[in-house]
Amino acid sequence: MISRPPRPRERGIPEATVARLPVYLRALQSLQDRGTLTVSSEDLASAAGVNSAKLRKDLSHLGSYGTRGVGYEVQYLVYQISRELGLTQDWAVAIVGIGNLGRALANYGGFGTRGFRIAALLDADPEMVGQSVASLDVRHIDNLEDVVRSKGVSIGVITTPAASAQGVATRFVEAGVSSILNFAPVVLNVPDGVDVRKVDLSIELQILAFHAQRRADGDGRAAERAGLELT
Amino acid sequence: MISRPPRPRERGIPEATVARLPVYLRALQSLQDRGTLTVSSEDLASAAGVNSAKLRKDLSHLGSYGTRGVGYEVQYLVYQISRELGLTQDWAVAIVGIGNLGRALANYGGFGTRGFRIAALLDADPEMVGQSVASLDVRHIDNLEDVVRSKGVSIGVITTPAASAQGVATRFVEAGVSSILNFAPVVLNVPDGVDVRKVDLSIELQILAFHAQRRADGDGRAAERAGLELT
DNA sequence: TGCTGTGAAACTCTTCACAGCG
DNA sequence: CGCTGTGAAGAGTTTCACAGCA
Repeated sequence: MISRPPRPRERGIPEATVARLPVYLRALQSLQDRGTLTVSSEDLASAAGVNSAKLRKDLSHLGSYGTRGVGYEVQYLVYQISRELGLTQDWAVAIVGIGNLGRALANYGGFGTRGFRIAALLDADPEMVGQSVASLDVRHIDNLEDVVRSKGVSIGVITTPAASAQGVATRFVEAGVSSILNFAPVVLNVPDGVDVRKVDLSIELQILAFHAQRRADGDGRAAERAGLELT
Repeated sequence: MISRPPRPRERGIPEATVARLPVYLRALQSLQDRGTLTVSSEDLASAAGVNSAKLRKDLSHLGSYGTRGVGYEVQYLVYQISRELGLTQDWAVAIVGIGNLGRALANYGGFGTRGFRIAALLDADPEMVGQSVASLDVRHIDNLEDVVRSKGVSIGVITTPAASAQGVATRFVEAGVSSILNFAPVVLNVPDGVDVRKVDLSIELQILAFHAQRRADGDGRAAERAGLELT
């Protein structure tokens, strides 16, 4: 168990775990900035807003990186998680649709604290083309294929209006991009093997409204029970 | 067990279902716009990007709103889902942090096609205060409590830098807001009974990078297996 | 002794497959 | 006959509780 190199790990980290690794990473980086050297699962879990058993099980999927009786070495764990997430290489990202949201993303400095590089900004509006946003010239969307090839773009971000999103996605896919982050409120159709993640602002609000309404409904009948919810 | 009205349903719709209702709603509204009167679970499911058994089970939590042999009446289902999500009332939303992202949200017209009203924009920067964004005057954050009270804000949106987010959240909570949508990359600490949802752009990118890396790793060893993944 | 790593139990969510209604 | 609604099986996730190493 000693002379092995860092160990790429067996393959097969649960999705739920993958989704939390970035949160742990952020918490660890903040500890690192504060000069903390080691951290227990209890403390790291509370910084990340999860319970400690979950955190330990999550980390156990990466390997045995903790020390019993002590905790985890912050620096080392930052490196292991970064590597696992693929942040030790850097990914070229193209953003299509330079409205307020596209601009917000382009300017979002610490893009996950390294690992990502905005390689191009594209828009369909001639007014927009040529403008400089976050030190990049906005180019016309007709250049999408060129840009993907020449800059080695592997992640496409779509911040266009809903009506244009599917077209852009298709062009990304045909140009060879197989990771897409979609902010447009539509379901994208892509071939197998292409990974689409969706961020939808209005869906999040609707989920909040659902819970808010439920709380309000309960208040009518159970106002004085003041939040006891044992069943 | 028979003479009951349409039935508000027992209470207890699974979280996973709640998260998909907005997607169904959007698909239904788009069918409605096209003048479609009824839709089968198969067709609606494919418009929403899920499988039909899941869709039927999800809808069954709301009640028996379909007709066997026919499908679902679009109009009626739109209404039922809207009601369940609490979109038949309208929710006053305050946005704190009027940078690019805050502006993008403020201008995001069809905020879930009704149900939400942007009631106030707040910022800490004196330069920003007084400017008009999306037909609203940006006010100074010192007015947060006033605004929450006077406009009846029940959902707070945080688009500030990370360092300010916790402070804003605390003020929201103390002012009586118990639903928060957080875009700042920090874990917020709030008392029980307050519902926080997080949208994190860089986390989404990191998850994409993880999968992209995995695909790339596999390619080295299994390029010619061309995507067969039976194990 | 103090903490990690992990079986096993509990729970949640998805998918299958079909009974039964319109 | 076609499609919904749903039991039951299966997969994935969380939590518990503790064995065992530093």
